[in-house]
Amino acid sequence: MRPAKVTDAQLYEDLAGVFRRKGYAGTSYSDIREATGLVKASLYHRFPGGKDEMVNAILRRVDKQFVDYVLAPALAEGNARERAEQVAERLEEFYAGGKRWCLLDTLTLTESKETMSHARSSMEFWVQAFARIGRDAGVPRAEAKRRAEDAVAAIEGGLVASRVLQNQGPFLRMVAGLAERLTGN
Amino acid sequence: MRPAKVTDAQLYEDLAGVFRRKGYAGTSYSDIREATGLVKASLYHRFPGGKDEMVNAILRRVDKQFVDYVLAPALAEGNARERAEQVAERLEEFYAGGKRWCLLDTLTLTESKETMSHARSSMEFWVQAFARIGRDAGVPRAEAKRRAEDAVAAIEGGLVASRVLQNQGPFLRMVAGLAERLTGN
DNA sequence: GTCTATACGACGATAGAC
DNA sequence: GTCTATCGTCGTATAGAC
Repeated sequence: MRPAKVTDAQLYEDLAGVFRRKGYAGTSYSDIREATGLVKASLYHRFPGGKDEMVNAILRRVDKQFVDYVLAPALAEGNARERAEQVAERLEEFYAGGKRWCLLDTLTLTESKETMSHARSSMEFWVQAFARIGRDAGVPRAEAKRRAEDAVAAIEGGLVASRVLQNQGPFLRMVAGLAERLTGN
Repeated sequence: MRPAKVTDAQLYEDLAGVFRRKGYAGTSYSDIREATGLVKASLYHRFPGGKDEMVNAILRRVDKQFVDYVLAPALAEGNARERAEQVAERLEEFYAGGKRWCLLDTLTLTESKETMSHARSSMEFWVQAFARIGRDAGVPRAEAKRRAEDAVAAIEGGLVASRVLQNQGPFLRMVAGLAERLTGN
């Protein structure tokens, strides 16, 4: 078999980039060609299921990166507040300071059960990770869960507001307030 | 000229509904036909510019409803806290308790300058209206502006989280906390 | 104002050569 | 693994009858 023109890592990165910006329906094979350098037929070779399969693969991969890197401090041991601050730092980096949208937002304008259910699982895991920080900081279980959901919503909302207002402020402030929101009294 | 099969009000409502759920690229003429009962050619008669023109018309109309109804208390006179509570009530109604997405989110996965600039203006006006409540409650100008942006982001984030988690809780809590966020110490 | 009919291009998808 | 070529379908858009 021929050497791949584009490595898996690079391909997934490019695919995630274009679907993040344009959403599922808004991303055509021309767009994907521009983003990856591969023509349709080559993409069908790697993803026989077409765009659906690409999106599922992207979600799996980005989800793993998010958990393994951004959420890692939340799942580790140690001082809750410090862990929260570290997650906040990594969130800012992951979303490029608010210039990169969230796939869980841009890919859920769909009726695909598979995509919706994957997105939901991902966000639920995210919430659980945040809730763990709260509990470790002494926040009662139910309250920690609520705060975690609100914190995730705040991040997502910061991204939407920053996109629409074309101003990174909202997202950056949401990130800056994360630790206090999760662990404060 | 023939009587319209569908009134303007009904047509706009249906169009807004389908674009809200599916976004710009995800909305086909078949979808629109299903939603409105009008075939493509009839739609082109009312909107010679096609989907672009529909979206712009929808944004103008929904924006007006939002300002005239939801934001009205924010722009009125009277007790700031009470006005904030009233806006919160209307927000909950407007977004159907979190079951209806926001056009400013679902339509901004586009490269259309016109749509983006309209969405931006709408959200900026929304922020200004919220900031007015804060100032009327004695919050310093810059702080009121910041709180207003964060409140708008919180609402948008609540909608995204509620959509992805399939749970209205996040949106409803964001609405419930609005008045305190805008006017509290 | 709404419809049927029609043209065209773009898109998703596949076959087969290298 | 990647490409060119090709096919059918669907979204976009218009013409013309009622």
